[in-house]
Amino acid sequence: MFREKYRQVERMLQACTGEEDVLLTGGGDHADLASTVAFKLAKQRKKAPQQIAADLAAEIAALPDLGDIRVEATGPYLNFHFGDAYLRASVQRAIEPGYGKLPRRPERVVLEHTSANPNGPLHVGHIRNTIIGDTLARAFRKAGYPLEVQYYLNDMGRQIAIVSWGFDTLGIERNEGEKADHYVARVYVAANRAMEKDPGTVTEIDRRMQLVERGDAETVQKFRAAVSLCAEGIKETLAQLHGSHDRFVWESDFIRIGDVDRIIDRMKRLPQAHEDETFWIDLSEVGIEKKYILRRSDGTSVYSARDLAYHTWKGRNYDRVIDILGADHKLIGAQLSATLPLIGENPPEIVYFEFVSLPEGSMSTRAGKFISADELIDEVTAKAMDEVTSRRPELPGEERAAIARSVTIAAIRYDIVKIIPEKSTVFDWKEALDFERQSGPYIQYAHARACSILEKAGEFETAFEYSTEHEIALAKHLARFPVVVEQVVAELRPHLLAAYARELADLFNAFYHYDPVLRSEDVTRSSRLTLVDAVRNTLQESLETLGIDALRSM
RNA sequence: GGGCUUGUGGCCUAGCCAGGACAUGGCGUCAGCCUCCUAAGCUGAAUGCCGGGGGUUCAAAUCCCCCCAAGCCCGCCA
Repeated sequence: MFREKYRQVERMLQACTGEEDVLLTGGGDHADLASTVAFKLAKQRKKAPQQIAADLAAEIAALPDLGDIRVEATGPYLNFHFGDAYLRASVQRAIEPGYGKLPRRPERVVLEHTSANPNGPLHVGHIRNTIIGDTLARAFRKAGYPLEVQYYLNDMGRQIAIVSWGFDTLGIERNEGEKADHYVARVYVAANRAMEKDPGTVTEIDRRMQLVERGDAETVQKFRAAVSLCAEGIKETLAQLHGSHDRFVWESDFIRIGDVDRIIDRMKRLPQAHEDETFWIDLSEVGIEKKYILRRSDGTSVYSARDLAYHTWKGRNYDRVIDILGADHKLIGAQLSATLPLIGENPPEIVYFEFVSLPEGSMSTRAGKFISADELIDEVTAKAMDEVTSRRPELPGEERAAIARSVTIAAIRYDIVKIIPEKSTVFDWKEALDFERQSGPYIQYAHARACSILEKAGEFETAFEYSTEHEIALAKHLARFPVVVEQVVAELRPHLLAAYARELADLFNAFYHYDPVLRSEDVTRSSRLTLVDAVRNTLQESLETLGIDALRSM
């Protein structure tokens, strides 16, 4: 609804000014839309911007297709206000099930996220990747795109060689009830310590990596067993976070099916290719001075070569290829993106996110210095359970536990997705355990309140008459939801959705406080109930897109 | 040393790409609101030279240049 009005105002302004760009912005407190085009015209028309704005306002006010839009000049600014018909239509659309779903798109999208090395559990840094990626995935589906979500599973890296060696030589048993990925991490940390004491083991690690590259069945099997075990635990954590993947892509498959060899053969014909003891690409012509090494002197392929094969495959099978990567991948991401076009393949769109560190410094799986996602979930769940128990002591334990689990995921996902990815953050327990404003549970709470009102109201006729400040602000905000979904997928910025949902909850809470629903009468009552239903529906759709449960009661 | 990213009240944070009307919101502090639809809520108050310095513009948190600080990267690791 907002988009239609925006287009209409834009067309009218373009017609009246002859300008292509009419400098439309959100009007903030002043208007629903505003234009500063008068400043731009002041020079060419040699008149004061105030005068131009006044003239334009008069001209537009006389247009026949203005509808319920009101236009006025406030100094040099042209302000547009939307009227009753807009409010009515906005609320009407927002009560439809599935509100915000955009028309079906033909472009097939593949989105890769998380893809953490399977040598230990996901930690609080990895889940920033998961949550940004999964929220984007949900937004793409909401925006009508056919989508596949992938996890690129490294089953042939050095870390995995170390784990497999650890399993074979250290004899570490899995503890009772120990989660698979935590067990793998314990073996990995122990193996690293053992290697530090006896540097001779490095040779054995190198030997295993060569065997895997050659496809030695026994070694491949050992690697895969270790990776599968760890992935089992990682999948459990992902499921708890409401993150999901359609496909796990095994890195070694690109060697096994010959894609890596084919890529390197194609690369050899490039003028930028160099073959001495290693095989590498010279990217200095695009400003990357670093050698992009694809094959080692011992003949084995480097990660970069497998990555090229993987992205070539994705580029051929999908129209948009999106990767979510940590900021530490910026250089190799740039190398990958610069190299693919050289062989006529499409580079991916990459969303980088900066690091999450601990107050005492950066995290390290190898050193065993990290807060695992599982530990975070456990701590937050315990706090959530306390909260639920103190607020709703009458509920059965089972139900309280279910609410606590939902609140936990809401708190964790929202805390992470609300921050722009470019900002590095320091993990803070106090913030993680805060369920007040600007939190996921705060938005869930607004939704539960709306549900509670509707439940008490029973049957009612829909009506759309709005006059109070809070009703109008709410109706106008509802209209923007589809635009936000569109913007999130266009700009790959999921935090916009987090901000939108919080603003909607803020507006609803103010409305809830000032405008009684159940105690009002006649058309006011039914109009407000209709508005509450529209808010309930839009919050539910927003929360779902954020991967958060829209609880009916909490 | 080079590259990328960030720097917004005591703390956290949006706005910056597409420059415009009093810079968004939260935490914390202080003062209020539960005979009234769930107080995970609402209201009010105090707190800002938008890292620093130049420039462009009628107009700069936003664009350009320089500087400072922090994080990350600069492996025949992944």
